[in-house]
Parts: sequence; C-alpha cells; structure tokens
Amino acid sequence: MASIKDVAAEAGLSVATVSRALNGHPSVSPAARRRVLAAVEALGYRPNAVARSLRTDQTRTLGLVISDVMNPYFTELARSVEEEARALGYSVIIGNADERPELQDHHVTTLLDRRIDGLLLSPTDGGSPRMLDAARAGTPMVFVDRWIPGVDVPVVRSDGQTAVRDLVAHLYRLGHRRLAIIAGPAATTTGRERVDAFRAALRAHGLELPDAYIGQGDFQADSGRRVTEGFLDLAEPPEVVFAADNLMALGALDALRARGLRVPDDIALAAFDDIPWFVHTDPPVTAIAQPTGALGRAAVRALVDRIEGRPGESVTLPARLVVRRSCGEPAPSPSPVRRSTS
Amino acid sequence: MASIKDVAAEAGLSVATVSRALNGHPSVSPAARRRVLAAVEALGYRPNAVARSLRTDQTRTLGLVISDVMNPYFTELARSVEEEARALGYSVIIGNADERPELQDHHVTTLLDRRIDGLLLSPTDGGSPRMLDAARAGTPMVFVDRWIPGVDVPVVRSDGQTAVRDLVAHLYRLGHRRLAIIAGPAATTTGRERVDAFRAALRAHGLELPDAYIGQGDFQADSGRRVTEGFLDLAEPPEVVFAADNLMALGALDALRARGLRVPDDIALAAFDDIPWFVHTDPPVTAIAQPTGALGRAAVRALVDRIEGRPGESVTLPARLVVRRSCGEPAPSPSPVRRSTS
DNA sequence: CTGAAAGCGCTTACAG
DNA sequence: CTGAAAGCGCTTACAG
Repeated sequence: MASIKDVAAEAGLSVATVSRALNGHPSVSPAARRRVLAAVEALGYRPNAVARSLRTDQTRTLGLVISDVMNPYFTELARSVEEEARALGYSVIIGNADERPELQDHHVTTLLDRRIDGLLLSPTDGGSPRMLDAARAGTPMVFVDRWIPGVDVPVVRSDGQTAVRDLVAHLYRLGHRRLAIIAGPAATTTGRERVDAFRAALRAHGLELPDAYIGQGDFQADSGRRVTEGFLDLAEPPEVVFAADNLMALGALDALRARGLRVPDDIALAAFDDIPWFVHTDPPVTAIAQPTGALGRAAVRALVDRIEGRPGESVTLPARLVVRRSCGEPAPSPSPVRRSTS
Repeated sequence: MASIKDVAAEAGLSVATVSRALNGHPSVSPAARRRVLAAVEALGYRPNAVARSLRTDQTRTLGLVISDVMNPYFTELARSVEEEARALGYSVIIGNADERPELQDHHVTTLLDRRIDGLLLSPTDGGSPRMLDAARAGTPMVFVDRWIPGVDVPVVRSDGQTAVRDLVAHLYRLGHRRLAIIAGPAATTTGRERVDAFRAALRAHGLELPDAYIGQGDFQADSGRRVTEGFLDLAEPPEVVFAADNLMALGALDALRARGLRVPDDIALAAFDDIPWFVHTDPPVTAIAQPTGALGRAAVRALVDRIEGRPGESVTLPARLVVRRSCGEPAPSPSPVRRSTS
C-alpha cells in the first residue's frame, strides 16, 4: 500500500508538503497542491489512520458499550449514535456486553487500548474497577440509558416516571388490582428505577407491590419467560404483568402462549420500551416509548463536547405511554398505525 | 497515560525487554518478567494498540459492513460475527450501510483507512469501484449473505431455493393461486435470487409470476408498505404476499392492517428471514429461516483463514421453511414454541 | 538473556 | 511556501 513517502516521491516534494496539502494547511502553493493531488490519484493513496492517530494522539473514534445489541432498543440507540457521530466527524466502535459484566469489561479494555477519544456506556452492572478507573483517569465518558451513581460523568437518559404513572392509572381504570413486574437486574439503574416508579404509582392508588409480584429478570427474553411462569404458578397470580423491557415481554408472551392463556382476557401485559413489532403482536402491546433516537444523539453531543473541551451536560428526556390492546382497552378503532417517532 | 518507556524506567530494564516480557517472548528471565509485571501493575500500564498496529502492520480487527443493522437478521449476524471473531482473537468494527451505496462506500473507505486486517461484506449494491479496488488490491475479503458475481472472493450464504419451493407447495396446497412477491433491490443477489426461486417454484406448479405481482422493495419496512398498497389496488389483487425479508413483511402487515384486512382470511402473508416476533404476531407469520448464527461464524472463519494465509472457502447452508398460521394453515395445535436455533 | 537502534507512517515546530 | 528532522509508542533483527 502506497505511503506518504511514495506520494512525495511521485510528486517531487517532501512528505511535509504532501502532509500539509492533504490536510488543507493554508501555506501550500496551488502548484504543489495540484501535484500532490495528481500523485495521490495516480497511486491510489489513502492516508494511514493508524499512523496519524499515533502521531496526533487522537483517533476520532468513539466507543459505545451497550448491554445487548439484540435488544431492538439498543440497536436503535446504536444506530442513532453512529449517525450523530458520523455527522460530527467521528467513527464509532460498538462493544456488545450481552448483559455480562466480564464481557463489558473486555470491551472497555479493548476500546481503551485502541485509544478511542471517548466512551459511551450503558453499564450492565454497578460499575467495575476498570470502568471506574477509566472515569477517574479522565477518559471522556458519558452514560446513556443506564448509569452509575456517584461517578462524575454526564448521564443521558429518559425519565419513565410519568409514563409509568400513566400506565398504572390506565391499568387501574381497567379494573386491574394485582399488578406484577418483571424487573431488570438490581445492579442497573433502569432495573431499580422502573420497579420504584411502578411501586410509587401503585401506592398512589392505594395498591401494594408484594415481593411475590416482583420477578427478577435480566432484561433478556428467557428471564421473562421464567419469571412469568413463576407468576402463573402463584396461588393468586397477578392480573397484569409489566415487563421492564421489550425482550422480557417477548419471553412473557412465550410463557403465556405455552400455557394457552389469552391476553388481555386471562392476563394483561405491558412493556417498557416500544418497538415496531408491538403494533402487530397478538394483541398489540401497550408500551412505554423512549425517545431513543434523541437520546443517542444527545449522548454523542455530550461526549464530543467533553472530548473537545466543552462542558458536556446531562440530559433527561421524558418517555411516554402508548396504549394498545394488551391490557384490556378496546382498540381505539382502526386508526392510523402509531409508531414511536424517535 | 503510561507508555512502555515508563514501565522500562520503573522496572529498571530496557523497553525491548519490557516488550518481550509483555509479549510472552521465551528469552526473558523470570526475574525480569517479575519486575516488568510489577511495574505494569504499579503504573496501570496498558499497551497502546495504535502503536503496536503501526509497527506490526496488523490491527487484529475485522471490518463488517452490513446493509442494515436495524434488520434483526443482520443484527443477529453481526452478533455471531463478533462472537466468533472474539474467540479467534479479533475485534470487529461494524459499518451500517442502511441500504445506501454511498454510506457503504464511506464505511469501506474508513475501515480500509484504519487498516483492518480483513473485510466482511454484505453488499448493498452491485459493487462500487471502491469495493472492487479493495478486492483487487488483495485486501482479505469475504461476502456474507449477499455477494457480487464475478469477484474472486469467498461467499458465505444460505440457499433458500428448497425452502421457497416448500413454501410455494404449502401455499398451493392451501388453494392459493395468485401469489405475489415483494422483492429486494435487483442490484443485490438476495434481491434477485428470491424472486427467481419463487418464480421457478411457481412454474413447477404451472403458475405464472406476472410483473404486476413483483413489487420492487428495498428490504426496508416502508417499501413493504408501499408495495403492498400497490398490490391491493390492483384489479385482481394477489391472494398471497411473500415478503423477501422480515422488515418488508412488517411494512406489509402495516398496510394490511390500515386497510382493515385480516390475515390469512382476506390475504396470506409469508416472509423470508425468521425472527422471534413472528411467533407472536397476529397471526404468527410463516417464514423461511436462515441459519444466521452459523453463517456469521463460518464467514469469520473463512475471513480469518484468508488473513492468516490459509485458503478460506465459500460456504452455503440451507434455509428452511417454518410454517405458522399466516397463510391459512390451521395452527398445529399448541405445540412447543418453535424458534430458529442459529 | 538483554539492550541499543532502526523503523512503521504520519504531523508539526523550526529554519530558511 | 518548503524541507529536514524529531517523535508518537511500539517491535524486532542484530550484537553481545
């Protein structure tokens, strides 16, 4: 592969001048610039980003470590992150932690070894030493969706409290009194917050959230299945299952279907995180929609701000309830398909 | 950030010895190794992968350019690619082309500039000059899922012919005679092949595939919606719509629902690519399942073979039909949930 | 077993 | 406006 030296030779100039011409440095004569461009063209030269990074100490690359790429919510988040980053002149390398702390650490380490300029993190757990070290060492970092309390890093997330309150009001109005939740891992903020919001909303209606109605999931489908089966085996099963993410809702649907139960007639279902498929499931699933695209973009802007020496602030955007049929509400007539616009 | 020089100073050794100790070179005394490790620990040293790459001329990184991350099929492919790559000691950088040739080229260029060791490609189009150049220049490359004829690069893909034949036989048995397809872009192999396989299977039953029953989609949901509306506006609409991927099937469902049509009573629907949600859609969707995980792993192995100087062969794996209710078949009783095991 | 030195491909003060 | 030279952080023949 042709190097800058080859270009210099071909153009009859020094590598310094070639470098300047290629980087749009002002003090290069039009003639020199022309010869450089011609040589580049002739040789099919492309600058070596590795060498440039070593020299300039910047990679123009962002690392994004997410808990689970297979989760449509995170897929969409990743996509918006990449788009915004590209618009700002950065590439992004995605690390999929698969909800496994060791894998998350592996990716953080790999990314840091590659000297990415900044890190976007949606932690799988309460924060490993590796991550905390990176934060303390001053690596530009931003948390998205999930975060770690007590670490001085901006957080870009959505607030589901109001939406959860709306959901519970909706459920109460439909006559449901025994409401259960499939929670995410307690080590994650979203795992805890969604349970807390749910409990608070229930309390406002004079309802309790007994321990038996809090199932411990891990944000993945299998756990939704398992927890739902546990609920159904209870002497007094809940009337509603609220899954704290869309994959656990998928698992819950699997479990309900395996038992031959009808939703919402036999049991109601709702989910945190809205996805296009929820419009077409049997029945359409009532869900809480996050402004996913906006979150991804805001997170990138905050991170790039940090990288480039500007403040870089935390952002909280509201989530909202999207009512469909899975909790018992009659379908609002064949209205136009509603979809999360994020 | 501490460099190898700092470690050498701390350990009282030369950088050469530190480097050797860190790379497991045999000729390092146990004492020296111990001192290096202690210094590394004390300094929190982590080797700079950028510098190492520049020196060794290898990045231990694979590039993966896929047509659309938001498509669950490609998400799963990307995940299996990353897993297998990690197992073989490689990282992967994903570029999402979003079915846009210019974006695909952008990613290929960026990846090449970063000097990735090899490229995994699922081309959005018939092959841009940039891609062809890379292939000709000897960059280790492998096509996954989609490929470009006439380029000497291994292809890892699945063959859907038998499954499509099974699908058409299934549809024929159910009494359907007017079958339409929402095709992918003609510039892609999967876009063409699926139509060809469908037409051939129809012919085997003495059926035609009129042009009006071939809708031009782009593998994304909106096009599925648009094409389906076109079908429904026909004087003689089809009895079956076969979407060449899962996102266009989603669009088709949207369109059908907007018109208040029932599936399969008013019109049947089938899709290429199976996804977990198809079990829970209304109705469950009959689909052709690819061995996605196996494809991703095989592609990585082929690419790494090429990179490390071994042959690296093409692989073709069969897809298979998964019958559900969207074409009219009565549900095969509440059997255990079937799911693609890939 | 260890170290001094060259070199990977760039960028960028420093001189002219 | 241009070039010679240093240096980013590593690895690896080459000597010893």
